[in-house]
Amino acid sequence: MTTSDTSLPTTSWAVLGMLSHAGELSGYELKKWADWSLQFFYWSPSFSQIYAELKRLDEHDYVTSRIVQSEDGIRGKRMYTITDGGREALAHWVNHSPVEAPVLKHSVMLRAWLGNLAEPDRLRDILVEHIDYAEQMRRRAAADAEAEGSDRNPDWVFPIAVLRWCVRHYEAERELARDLLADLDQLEATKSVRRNRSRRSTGAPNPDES
Amino acid sequence: MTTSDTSLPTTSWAVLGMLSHAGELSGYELKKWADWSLQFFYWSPSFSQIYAELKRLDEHDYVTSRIVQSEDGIRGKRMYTITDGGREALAHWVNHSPVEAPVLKHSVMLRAWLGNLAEPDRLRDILVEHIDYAEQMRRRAAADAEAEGSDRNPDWVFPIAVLRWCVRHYEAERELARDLLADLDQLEATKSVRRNRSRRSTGAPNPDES
DNA sequence: ATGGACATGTAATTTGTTACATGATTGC
DNA sequence: GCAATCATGTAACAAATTACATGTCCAT
Repeated sequence: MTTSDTSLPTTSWAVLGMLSHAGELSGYELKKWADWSLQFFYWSPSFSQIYAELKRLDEHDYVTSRIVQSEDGIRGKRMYTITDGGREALAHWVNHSPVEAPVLKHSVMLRAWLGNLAEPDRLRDILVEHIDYAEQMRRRAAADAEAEGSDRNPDWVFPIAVLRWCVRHYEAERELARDLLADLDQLEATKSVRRNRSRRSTGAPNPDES
Repeated sequence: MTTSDTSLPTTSWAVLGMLSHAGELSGYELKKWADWSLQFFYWSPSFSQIYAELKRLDEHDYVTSRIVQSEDGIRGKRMYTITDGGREALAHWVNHSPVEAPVLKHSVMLRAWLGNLAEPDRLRDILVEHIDYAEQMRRRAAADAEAEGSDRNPDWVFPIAVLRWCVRHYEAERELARDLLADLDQLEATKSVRRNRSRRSTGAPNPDES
């Protein structure tokens, strides 16, 4: 298949990038792979989008596919491989496309930003949960880095370097959340000191406090 | 206006959140504000989406609007204000909606991940540019934190705490990029040492190297 | 008077998700 | 035999961007 109309969205390149690192993969495997490699620094597209991207990459001749039959039955499984043209196009994208600004949608911080509307312990809970999440991601990235680190294939040096970046990133994310939590606790402490002071100075409980 | 059909996307809450912090704002002003406050931790929607979100928030009675005329002409300018219902809905969202995982689309790291396809200095350039970007963002966040920090309004404590988080975040982003740059330089150094070693041991230049 | 910022929106398109349909294989 | 996982996709919808249209105000 061939169609003109150039320059794909970044997500397509991400999928093609996976195929450039791995060998022959099915859409399903690609999604699983995205969940444990891409996900650390680039979001993992849904199944349906992976299939859609593969279709588009095929139309551009950046990938080829063949249907693999299981020994016994007819359970077809379409396996994709990057073509030389695909590899070339990918290299061109890496080398020449303008780099988009990183996209961050941090819903935890969005909620913290609206903390004045939150019930007392809500932000605390959210941040504790987020610290957990960051630590889990860090551990997973570290495990992957170690697993791939044992491989001496020079093709892996960049993915491994990026995995190290990911480990540090989630470490920082964890620490940043801890710092914010400490800041908020500090704020709470200041508030109650002030409350106690005013209570002592008026000699009566503050009627503004429920 | 009133329509049922509950639970808006996060972006709607982000826009409503801005209105909860500021007073009366136009769509245009909202976009400008998003660019210098929201942008640090949540992406800034396009103009057209801001307008679309405002329409939707209006349909939910979460905002009201009025058209402000300039002294002389008819240049209408629609100004939006959050309603009590809007504030309540926003508080409910903060307190009770499940927190989505942070979304990160780091196109710089995506390119680094494909570094084996990049020309020698390309990654270097991308990373240096990214370090610049992170430093600029850090500076802007720090300036905002200082500007708002002078304000003693207790409504601002949470936005200011989040701004401090942003300052640290972009600081970390900068350092992480520097570390990765150092890692890659190290890799290059190792490679050329190996090259020189093999050259010396064979007593002739390596023909594999162009 | 002209270009740039202010200002508001619509239309077309793209990007991405969720829900659905379908069926095979594998382990218990 | 039955649930979970493997596997592939389509259809409907939602989210978001870009391009376009339109006009004002302000400084040079």
